Amino acid sequence: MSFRLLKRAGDGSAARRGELATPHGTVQTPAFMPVGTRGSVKALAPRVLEEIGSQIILGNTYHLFLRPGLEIVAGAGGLHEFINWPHPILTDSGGFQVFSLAGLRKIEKDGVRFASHIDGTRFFLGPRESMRIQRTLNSDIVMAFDECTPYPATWETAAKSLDITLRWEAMSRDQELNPDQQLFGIVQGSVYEDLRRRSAEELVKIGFDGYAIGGVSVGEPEHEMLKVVDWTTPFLPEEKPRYLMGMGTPRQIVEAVARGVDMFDCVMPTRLARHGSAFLTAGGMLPVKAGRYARDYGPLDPDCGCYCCRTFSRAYLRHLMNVGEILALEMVSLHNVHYFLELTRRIREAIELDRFAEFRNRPEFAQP
RNA sequence: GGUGGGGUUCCCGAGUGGCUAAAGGGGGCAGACUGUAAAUCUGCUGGUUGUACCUUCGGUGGUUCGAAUCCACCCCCCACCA
Repeated sequence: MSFRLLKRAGDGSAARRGELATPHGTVQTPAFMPVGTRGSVKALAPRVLEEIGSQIILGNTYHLFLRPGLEIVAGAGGLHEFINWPHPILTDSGGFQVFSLAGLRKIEKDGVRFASHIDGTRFFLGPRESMRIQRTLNSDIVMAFDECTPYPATWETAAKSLDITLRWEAMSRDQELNPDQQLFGIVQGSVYEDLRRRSAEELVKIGFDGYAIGGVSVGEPEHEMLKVVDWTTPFLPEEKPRYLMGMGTPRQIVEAVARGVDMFDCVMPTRLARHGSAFLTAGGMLPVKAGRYARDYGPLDPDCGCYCCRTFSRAYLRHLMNVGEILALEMVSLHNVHYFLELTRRIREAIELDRFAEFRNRPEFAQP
């Protein structure tokens, strides 16, 4: 159960093809992982996710711990069984909620004291608790407990945050997991080169099954995000998978692959779909609700082969979106997630065919 | 034919003398969204280039320094009674 590096792009970039074996199947990388925070990729049934080529999805420790609670998931036999997704699952540790729920928590030595965003109930989540929860969920890939450092942060703040995270990650490593669960460490250090390097080197010393780059896509400009990747991947072992957390736009994904990243997750395709924006294969976004599509009987994305684009017109989807029909959310979500999965599939293909440099230069990935 | 209630900006609807270009919804338009407190949130929505002027509250004519708001007549709508 581990990562195999299959091929390097050999075009001067650090792009690579690999595969990550887990108890629930093998993930071809570079891979996009749809986000299913509360045990569901919003609006998409597992069967649909399979049809559009999802290899692995995310779940979230914080959210699943609060609802439905560990006992209920354990009663089903684990998260895979509970949500009926027999393929790989990666669970985030709750570290992102330390960032996103900043107003509802207090950081302490061994973890974080939260007030539930649902009813205010107090509870404690640290590396010990997060590992115990993720062990019960029995996800294939477990994320170490970290603090996603907010942006902007001064060097001093980022350094202090990194110290806490490194301590928590070492503690995470010391916890017992199920035999085939893999544990990924998370590099922090905000936008500071020395901190990122230190973070990567310290994590490698601890030794993880894979390495994530966290603390990105938290409001910083794109060039900062990519610089962080530039500063980090050189210090991560070649033979381990790299996961860029929370990113990104299609262009950002391509650029991160070029810098040696293997795995991605992002809420963007699902959230934007529910808010009425569709990704276009030719580049850019289509505002589904816009009045100019009222009588557009063509497909949502003429270059897309997904069920939504094969079946429905822009005029109909706009109508559904405007009247608030659930089908609109499902169809545009399907399309957007399909787009991201297809993007990573094309990246894998390009690397295999030694055409990644060419692919990367396509106009749809140009700087806007 | 009689009695009562109404006609407000794209729609619904508040407003009964100055602080009203007119509350609040809806709709429309635009924008945001990156390990999901998000099927969410923000802004605009009479006209012209302004904290300025013009047009606007069924119609016409009055009262008043000032009217969507008061008066007269007219036109339409609704309910009930004949």
